[in-house]
Amino acid sequence: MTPSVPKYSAVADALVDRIRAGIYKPGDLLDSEPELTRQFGVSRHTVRAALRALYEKGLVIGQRGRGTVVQATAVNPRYRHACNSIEDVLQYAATTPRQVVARRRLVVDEALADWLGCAPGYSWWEVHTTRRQDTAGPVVASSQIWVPDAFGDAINDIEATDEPLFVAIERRFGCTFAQIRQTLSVASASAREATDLGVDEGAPVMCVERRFVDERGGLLEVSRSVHPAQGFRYETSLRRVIGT
Amino acid sequence: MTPSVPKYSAVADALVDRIRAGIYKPGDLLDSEPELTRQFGVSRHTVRAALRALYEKGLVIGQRGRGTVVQATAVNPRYRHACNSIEDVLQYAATTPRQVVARRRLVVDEALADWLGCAPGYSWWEVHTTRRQDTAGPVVASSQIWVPDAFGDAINDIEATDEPLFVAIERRFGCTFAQIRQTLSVASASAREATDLGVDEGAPVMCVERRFVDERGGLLEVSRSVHPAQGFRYETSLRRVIGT
DNA sequence: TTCTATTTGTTCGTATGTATG
DNA sequence: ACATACATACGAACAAATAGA
Repeated sequence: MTPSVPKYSAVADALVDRIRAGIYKPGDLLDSEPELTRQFGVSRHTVRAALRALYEKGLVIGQRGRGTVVQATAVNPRYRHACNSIEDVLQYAATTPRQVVARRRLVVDEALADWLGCAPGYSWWEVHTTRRQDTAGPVVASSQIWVPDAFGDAINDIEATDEPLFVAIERRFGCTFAQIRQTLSVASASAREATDLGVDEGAPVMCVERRFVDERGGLLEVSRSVHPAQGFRYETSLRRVIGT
Repeated sequence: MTPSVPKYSAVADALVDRIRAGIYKPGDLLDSEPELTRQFGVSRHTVRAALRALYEKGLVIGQRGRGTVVQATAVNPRYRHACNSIEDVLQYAATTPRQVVARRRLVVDEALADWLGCAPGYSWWEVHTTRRQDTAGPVVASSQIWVPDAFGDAINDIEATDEPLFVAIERRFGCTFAQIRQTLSVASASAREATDLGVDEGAPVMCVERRFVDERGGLLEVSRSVHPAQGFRYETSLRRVIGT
């Protein structure tokens, strides 16, 4: 009966397809909102919701009095790591085979609790994984992941798949991550990380720390991934916020 | 009469103030949308536009059937570089004194044109600047900036101020940057960069490349900034995209 | 230059769907 | 089962900016 995907989302997908197909090219004007209203048989409100979705992807920018301008063609992920939403993290994970190297349970002490941003004294799991560019390729990421004790069962689920741990947690425990706080920095490879990545100990690496937060603001997972300096690029797009 | 700022923007500012003042704390529920409608005397549509602005800043997340949950208090910029919008770049620039080291005009050859993403054969300006943590502090950024020949006059404007070049270009030429495409990577310091930052040549640095694009999709400025690996952190927040 | 038509941005109203407690 | 809350979707009107006659 009621479609599982909202109308505005379907319209947005259709427009993304058109851009990807080259029907609209960067610099072109999209069809006007009244025109799209006719084409898709939806209200202007719905068309605008769809255009906002494209705007948030960095694909278009609206200009009053002129039209909606295509800014970029759809993202074309290569070795780069294009990142504007949680879905982009999923996309990256889906294309890089992962291996679970080790796991252990520990009680969070003061120092770790402070760094994780949780209360000390509780039992958490610490998982060590690596990701390769492809099945036989070089290691492109060495990660440590921490999750509360209760989520330990989800770790079993990811042994055989490449999906991120947080996806397994969502499926098994029915909770939903709504936000990821991310910090990028340059770090020196630890002995273990150096071994994983095949670089010298102390070599520069790109370090990505992520804190996964649910809708209630609760901390549900923390990860620290290091990538070899060579070849790792993190791409993002900023927009002006005045006048959504 | 006609307010220069839209109503939804004023409401959004008021809500950010409340969060910053601690009236709502992380994990708290905001007042409901009908309640906010009464408080501000605007329609629910306007309230929702304001809440969307807060959502896009990563401050709140809506949950149907429950309410709108505060996710974080307003960004508290320190030495870190919190970056979710062009305004955050401005904020960063406003707090770090800048010095113009050198400038020259050159004709873009094939290789540079390919890297910049423009057509070869045209004349561009290349500017070399540094930024310090504070007036007497260490250099925290060494930048090269390229702009088309026509914008050369704007370079004079920034000799005496700390504002980014693109702000001077906007003011003087009346054009507007609508989007910045950003790439972060780990690089090795060149001789000049090493001198600027006070590190060894070849030392690891965080490299931030930015391409400034106007509403029409035209490339108006390219910059490449390197930051010392020690102490540079780039923070951002990812959210789940609804629908899709 | 002035005027007009077009286009996006903002704001109101109303109704229904869906998830939560 | 019920009320509450946010999400989606329809309609309408005016404002502001642009482009072209």
